[in-house]
Amino acid sequence: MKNYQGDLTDIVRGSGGAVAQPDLPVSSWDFVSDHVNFLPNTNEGGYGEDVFGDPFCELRDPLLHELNEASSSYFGSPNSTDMLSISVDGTRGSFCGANSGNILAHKVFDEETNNNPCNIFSRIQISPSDQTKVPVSPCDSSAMTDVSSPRGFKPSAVVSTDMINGSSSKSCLMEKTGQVQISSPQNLGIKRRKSQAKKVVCIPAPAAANSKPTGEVVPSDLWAWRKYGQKPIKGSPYPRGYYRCSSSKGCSARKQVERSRTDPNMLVITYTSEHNHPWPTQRSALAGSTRSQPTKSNNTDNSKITSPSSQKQKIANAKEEQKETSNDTLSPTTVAGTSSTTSAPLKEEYGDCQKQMEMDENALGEGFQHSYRPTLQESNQSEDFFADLGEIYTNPLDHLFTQGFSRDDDQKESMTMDPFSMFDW
DNA sequence: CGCCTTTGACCCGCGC
DNA sequence: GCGCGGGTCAAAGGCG
Repeated sequence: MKNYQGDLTDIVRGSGGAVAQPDLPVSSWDFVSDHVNFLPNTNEGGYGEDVFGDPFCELRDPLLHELNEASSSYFGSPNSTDMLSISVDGTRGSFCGANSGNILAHKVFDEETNNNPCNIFSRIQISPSDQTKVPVSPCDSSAMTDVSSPRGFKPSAVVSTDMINGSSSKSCLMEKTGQVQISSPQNLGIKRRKSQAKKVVCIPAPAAANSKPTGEVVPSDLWAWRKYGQKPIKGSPYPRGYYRCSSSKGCSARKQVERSRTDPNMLVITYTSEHNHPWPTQRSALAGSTRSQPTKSNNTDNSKITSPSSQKQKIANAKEEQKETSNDTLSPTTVAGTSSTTSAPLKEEYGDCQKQMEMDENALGEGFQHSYRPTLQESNQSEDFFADLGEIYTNPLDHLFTQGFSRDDDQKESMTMDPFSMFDW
């Protein structure tokens, strides 16, 4: 199926990450609310997992803070914790810039509210149904409905299936109208397996930014996904890819990835079922999960910055990593247990990140470019930066866990040192 | 060799 | 009951 724009394969590699939580009750993510919540992570206690098994759901977006500051000039308010309220079908939702994740969403909301949204990446979370209004905070573990990234970067938005499958006019509404509309029960698409709990995430597609000729790229998660089907979707120019978790045999977790029909820049990921296995902490667990693309222009970057002493190993590791990173959007910390690989992949991902950012910048205009770039584009700085990261993160995952589960100033500090973690969904 | 993607066929739920 | 359309299966082939 190549008649479609973009290869969903590309999209999926990593698209899932935002959500994967094994241990939570299905019901927790199946219910609905038309509430859009962008609350800051207020869960002081610990990091809960959301239904899809995302232990990082409670993590704060590390880079967001920096981006926030960096881009404050553009967004007007450096205050990452500013709350933005928007009208959602008559209900009100709140956005928290600190945890926001979607530049697009953010953009829209920003425009809509004419306010200071806080962060480049806004997050929208909408429950699948509009019947019950349950405030759900992406950061609120109690809500358990939030979708977040293993890296602490939460998907830009969690939306009702309607946004995906509903009339085109409704898809990713927040992108267009600035309002989030709750889908009507009849909205289709994934109405099929009604018995299954579904979680829908709308994220900005890393799109053409890094990619393959056809392609798009998508952030990845720690779960290994195997594509088992792809179908053209009626009314949508884009096909929908079907993936199941391959991290563990017998895992029933599945996800569907498709582009928003209204905004190709947005990816809609629908998760169904839960992972029945622990979070994969070793890369090996993901072996084969993401096949490397033949190419990867960015690879050159790796060699450039890799120190001679470790270059060989890094190359090997990078090779391994490319599987993940080449298609994924940016996630240095994705590599668990491969400390030596950190810097190289980081660089690569850094490139990807830049690309994505550039893409996003284009969407936002000059203002953002100017405000944001300086933080990432100083090559010299970045090299040192990543070199440091290589030493810092012996095991990115461990780091995340430790960081993630102990919220203190140190954590925040460390987290901010891993600016790209937010891109690893 | 194992795992992946691709892709046509088949299955099944839903609306008419 | 029929047709449509979404979701899954499974064979074939590719890649590391």
